[in-house]
Amino acid sequence: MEAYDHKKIEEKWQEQWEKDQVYKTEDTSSKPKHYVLDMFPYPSGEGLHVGHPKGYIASDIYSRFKRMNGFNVLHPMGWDAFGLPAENFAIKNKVHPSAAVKKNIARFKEQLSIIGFDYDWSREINTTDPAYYKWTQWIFLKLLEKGLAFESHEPINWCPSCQTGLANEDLDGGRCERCDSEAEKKPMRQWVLKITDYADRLIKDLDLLDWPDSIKTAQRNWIGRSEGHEVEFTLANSTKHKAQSAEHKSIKVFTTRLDTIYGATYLVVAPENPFVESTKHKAQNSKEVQQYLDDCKKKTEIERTSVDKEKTGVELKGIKAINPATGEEISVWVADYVLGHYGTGAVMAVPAHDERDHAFAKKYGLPIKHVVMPHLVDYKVNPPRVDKPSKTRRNVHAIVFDPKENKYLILRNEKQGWDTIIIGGIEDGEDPVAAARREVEEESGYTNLIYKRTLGAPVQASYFAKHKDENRVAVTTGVYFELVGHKRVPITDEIADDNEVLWVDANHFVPGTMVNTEMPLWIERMMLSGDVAYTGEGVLSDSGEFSGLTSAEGRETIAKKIKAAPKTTYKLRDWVFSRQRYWGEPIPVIHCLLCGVVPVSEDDLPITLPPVEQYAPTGTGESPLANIDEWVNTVCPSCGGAGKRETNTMPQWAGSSWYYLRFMDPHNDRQLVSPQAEKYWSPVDVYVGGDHAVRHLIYARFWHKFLHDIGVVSTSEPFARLEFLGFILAEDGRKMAKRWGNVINPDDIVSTYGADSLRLYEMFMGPFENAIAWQTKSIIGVRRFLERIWSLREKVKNVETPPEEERLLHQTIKKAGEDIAEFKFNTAVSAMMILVNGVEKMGTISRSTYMALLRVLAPFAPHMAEELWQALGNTDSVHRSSWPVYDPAKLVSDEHVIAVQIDGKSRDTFITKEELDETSAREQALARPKMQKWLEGRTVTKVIYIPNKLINIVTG
RNA sequence: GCCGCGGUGGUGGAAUGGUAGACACUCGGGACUCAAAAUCCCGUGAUCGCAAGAUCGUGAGAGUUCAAGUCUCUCCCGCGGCACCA
Repeated sequence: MEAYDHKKIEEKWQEQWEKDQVYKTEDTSSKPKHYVLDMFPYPSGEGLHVGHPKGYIASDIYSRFKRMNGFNVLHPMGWDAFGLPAENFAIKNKVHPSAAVKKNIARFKEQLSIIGFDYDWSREINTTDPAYYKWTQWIFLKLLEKGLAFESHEPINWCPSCQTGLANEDLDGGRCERCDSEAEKKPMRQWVLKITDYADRLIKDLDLLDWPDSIKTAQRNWIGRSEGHEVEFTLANSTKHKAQSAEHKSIKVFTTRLDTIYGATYLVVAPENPFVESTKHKAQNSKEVQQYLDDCKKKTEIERTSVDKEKTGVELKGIKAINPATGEEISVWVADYVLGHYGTGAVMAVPAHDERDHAFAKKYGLPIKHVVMPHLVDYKVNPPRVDKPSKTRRNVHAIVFDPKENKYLILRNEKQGWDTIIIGGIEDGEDPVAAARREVEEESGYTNLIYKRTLGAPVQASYFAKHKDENRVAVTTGVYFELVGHKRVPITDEIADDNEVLWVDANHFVPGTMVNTEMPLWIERMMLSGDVAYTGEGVLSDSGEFSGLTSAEGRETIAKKIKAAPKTTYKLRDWVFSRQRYWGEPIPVIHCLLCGVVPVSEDDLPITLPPVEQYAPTGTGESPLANIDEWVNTVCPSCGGAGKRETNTMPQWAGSSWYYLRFMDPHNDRQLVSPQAEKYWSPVDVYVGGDHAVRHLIYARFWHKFLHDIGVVSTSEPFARLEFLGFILAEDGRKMAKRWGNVINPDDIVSTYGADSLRLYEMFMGPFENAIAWQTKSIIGVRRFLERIWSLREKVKNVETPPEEERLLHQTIKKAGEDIAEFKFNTAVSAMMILVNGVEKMGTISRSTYMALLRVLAPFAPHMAEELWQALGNTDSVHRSSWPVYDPAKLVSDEHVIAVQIDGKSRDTFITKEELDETSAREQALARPKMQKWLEGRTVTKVIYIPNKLINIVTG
């Protein structure tokens, strides 16, 4: 027999398949459709490394599997080629971007073709093709028409190295994601898309999607929805001034914690807030304020927003606001820890319950007022009982420490069976510290105490006080004393009878040992040197009529009283959509002195990118296109006068935000996609790729929803299911990259081991979503597997399939099919290996088993499967054959191995041919010779029998 | 800090609450060979044992269960996302 020559058969079949158009997708079909899409590549100058095809191999296997199961499959490929990477590559290599892109695409296509994918290349698209970007521009015109694209002069992120504005999504920790330069804030004219209008739908519709949780969570985080209230703080004495229209009379803040408003002791306004500009001259310290504003401007965004940086700010002296809940006058500050672009650009500061406000208040000596108590419920030791009355008490807890002995004072109550620190009630008008002293003296007799500190604000605890047979809601203050002398006064007999006075180590204070519910909190507070903000929810205190309510109740009722409107805020920013660069889709608008911004007529699309000599960025904040007078100067479509073209271009992410639609109808020159094609193919059933967890997947969802709103698409979401892949790492565990010198080229692997081995190896490496390091030496495993299948051809016999072989086959068909559907390719491959190992052991394989095996193998190793398939005499392609069907009745063996356990530990097994009931299984198990030893001196108390699987004998 | 996902042999990994380590790689031994490669066969979690076998074992600790890698809680570690977002 001929040896397995992968080169020969792979080239042969790739050619043949193309000739026979095996993978041509039908535009219309009576079959159900299935749209399988890869995140199309950005053809870089470096070519593909072995990591790139991983997703393509998976989608290829999946699409072939679907085709064999009777679906009309759309599995296309194309190129995303506009944008910075291609342009920077072109500048560096001194070639025109269009030439570079052309060359890179050719290289990518060649590299992909030798892997043997089932793409229908007649549907290939390229985002830089005018016939394609005509429709990208068309979508922009529609966005403009609907008011979702607009010009803005707000400061944006500017990359000084790439010399262009960037969207928030293009930053990574305040740095340009492409070149790692620190981004600056630069005010400039730019085009912005109102993605924030879709924020709510972008979050809500995530629920409709079969996507990994991690990606959904990443998107939710990015959109950052939070529900709260807007509250207006009127300025004190603002009515005294003659009303000027430009003058602010109030400051609006956004808060998610309206329940803490009684603790709002000052306001903070962001430096960018227009309020500051209009009010700063009225501050008594206006010079100082101006100085602060100037200082802020000098800070970079990274400096300003780093969490661990000390907060700075300045008071607007003489300006006071009124807390609408308390009616009190509070001071107003300008500080850059408040962000100008989030919420209303101003906050009510609640230093007792917000860490940032707390740090700021500490630094500037501002008042701290506690208005939310932690609420502890004793669920474990003495849980509140629904059938008992409840009493509210004001308590004090005294923690007494003896520094000489390093011990703490506790009381042990034998009768109740508990240990406690000293507890007592606070009498009306009594100071907690005095109350604590009194209680220590009464209950233990110790009098020589020095007061060290109070352990934070009071806390509320609910528990059942069994000695009083009632529930307690105790509001308790913790007081910490140190013992300075062992002098004791007599205590009453009654108290002495109940409690034993003990000194214990700190390790006695672990949860559970002490009866006090508050104990863990006291320990935590003792360990902290200073006080900290309590940011959790709880029970309101010191909040007028609202005291005693829970945080949630408080928010609701306070909102009603002070008329605070509910408000939802998002972290998501609008999409900065213009780039001051050459290599992108021209934004199709014309600026006219008379008419302003005028959209280009749809009939004039595409506005093609003019060929230029100089495409390097100008650095002036203008695109290089601005220098091409003959392109820029045009006629205003509205008035017929002189007009200038918009010279900014679209970002890299524009073309990829809708490309999946174009594959449905790639050559349509009248429509972006025909309604029929869209209806038939939408949505993408499975989308395969990695990386772009947020950016591309949010932009595309946004555009899709917009296109849905204007009736272009019929579905509300573009990608029904997302299979997110883990990248293949280099052998050294790092990312595969040219600069690390650890890149493995797929061409080399295909040449040495064959495309089928490469495909199989990448799928066998591990779970699809795992990032796993490449190991060239491990490919040998799958290569051997393929060679075994190759050799099996000699063992094919025209016989009836033996039952054992049949069982193995049907198990394999079932397992492989289910696993492909779930993208568990590694276990699908191992199922085939198990079958091959099995039939090898038996020595022969029936013709029908072999044919079925080849059909299961076909999606994974299409070339070898085809070669062997046709060698068996089949004349049509294996890829047009159907997926084999398994018979559930043939999955189970007529022999069962029953595991025998004693007390849950496996001790023996036995084989049975018949279905055993519990009694006979028990008989057989107990009759095993090994069992005698295990059962000696024990009595069987219970037997658990899982039919045909396991028997567990439980002994007493 | 918050959110999400993980932690199983030397390695990649497998395991509807039911005999942990499938399937591979590596390594060791053997066959074939003048020899090597390739291929084939046997072995390969740890400890003890000549062996039969026994004990331990899925990051740590507790819990639920006849039975836990799998479920619950606490903690440790790793990865990813977000992060002065009020």
